[in-house]
Amino acid sequence: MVDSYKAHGRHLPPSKSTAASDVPTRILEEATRLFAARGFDGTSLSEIAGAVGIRKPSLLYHFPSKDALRRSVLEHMLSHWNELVPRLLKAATSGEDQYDALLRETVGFFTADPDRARLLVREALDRPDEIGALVQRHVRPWADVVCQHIRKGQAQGRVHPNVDPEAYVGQMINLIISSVATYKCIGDVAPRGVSPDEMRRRHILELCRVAKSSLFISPASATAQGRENGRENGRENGRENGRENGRAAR
Amino acid sequence: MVDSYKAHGRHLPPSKSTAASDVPTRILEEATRLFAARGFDGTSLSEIAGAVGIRKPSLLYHFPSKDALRRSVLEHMLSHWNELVPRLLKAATSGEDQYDALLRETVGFFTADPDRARLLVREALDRPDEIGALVQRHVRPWADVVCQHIRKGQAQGRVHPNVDPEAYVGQMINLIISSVATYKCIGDVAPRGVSPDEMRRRHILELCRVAKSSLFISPASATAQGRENGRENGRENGRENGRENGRAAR
DNA sequence: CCTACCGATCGGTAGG
DNA sequence: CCTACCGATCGGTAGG
Repeated sequence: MVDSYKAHGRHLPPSKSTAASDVPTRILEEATRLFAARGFDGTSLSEIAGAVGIRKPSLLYHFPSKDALRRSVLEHMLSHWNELVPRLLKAATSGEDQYDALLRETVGFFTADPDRARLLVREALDRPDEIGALVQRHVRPWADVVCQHIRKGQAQGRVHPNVDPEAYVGQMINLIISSVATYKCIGDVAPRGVSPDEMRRRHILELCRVAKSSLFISPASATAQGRENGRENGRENGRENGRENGRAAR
Repeated sequence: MVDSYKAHGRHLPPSKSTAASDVPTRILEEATRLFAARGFDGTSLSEIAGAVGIRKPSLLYHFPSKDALRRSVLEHMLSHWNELVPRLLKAATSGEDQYDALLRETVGFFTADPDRARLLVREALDRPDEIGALVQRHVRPWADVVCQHIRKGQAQGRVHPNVDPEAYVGQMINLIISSVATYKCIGDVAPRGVSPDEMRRRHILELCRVAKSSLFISPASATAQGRENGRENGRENGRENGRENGRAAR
């Protein structure tokens, strides 16, 4: 169905006109897209090769096996994630405004390319042990930092005393990733004529409100932050994660 | 690999000794389990047939195709869900205790059989349009009722005025389902020696706290509910969803 | 980076 | 409910 053994001359390969990029990178990008959309088992090497404009054996020259390609896709995404971590840690200092920046950075990473969220959720279901180890290595370090700030906030009376820091952080990460991964469906809970894009924006806003409102005692999060509608919150995908936010947190 | 064309005499079929149940029901159960664990594309009809103790063509006698089996699995789960809806609507009257019961009923439905959550998340990723339509039919009606109660609570000053009811309900449903579906991974965010079961219990407790704390203005949710540890919350799977809760909400 | 090809397994059917 | 079998497609290799 995909390995069409004809009509593939050097002219018009199905390239997406994504400018340059070498072949291995193109393979990684198309594999990410297809794994996220159809899953690992639901995607054939021929499909990926076809999307890149080469043939299956050529793909297997760059990546020794399908599973090796899968691991490379994960590593590729993690390298993007690691670029963000320093900024995350900088934003993780206590205070509600700083926490808002931390939330927006994290949400922005996944809304900038929802495939990241879809891929992570799929892998968490398909290979929980592997993703678990990955979470331990790449998420837990700065999650621990956030937990420390939460406990400090509790000692200072700014954070609800009954927050379970580890569980709270785990649930918020879970909420961010899965809401981006499945926003096509949760938007169907209640759109009485609201556009899908508008509903998605409202979901992101509500996510941030829930995260802060359930953390801070301060009534600030319950009044100032909520109904500021026409801001640059609904970040468009395609661009790399936002770096223009975090300043104008309110 | 699975269709072992030998050693399958009437004696010792790989039945799980699950007592009675007719063959179609057994097929549905094993298909649910395998689809949830490995995904639709990652599960072969031979595997399902083997788990039931029959052969692939026999399975295709009961279900005309693999896709028909998938749809039946979804319907089978929805029939269980529909049993719960009346109780849900009864619990959906306003008030924090009633809302706590609603949360526990919903959480209990998925923790009673986490495969339900895993299956839903997988289907939402694989066939978002189909699950979207399903959400519209089976979730939106009572979600609308909950939204009405939230607005009433806002009018009475018991609920945060900046809650976006539709978005809030969508995110809470999303949070419940995905946290049950991926609890094997989010538990790895921060277990410094805590057992996985204990961490799962804390995640469920924190989920309920976040849901209430971000909704109600009342400081009750910020003090009374949090640190009551040794209750019967960590419901074991295998049994049908809980009916012993909802009474002792605090 | 390609053509040609491999064994294995897939969903599904014939026929009883 | 079974055996036997179908064409299609899978991941991967040989060889250039």
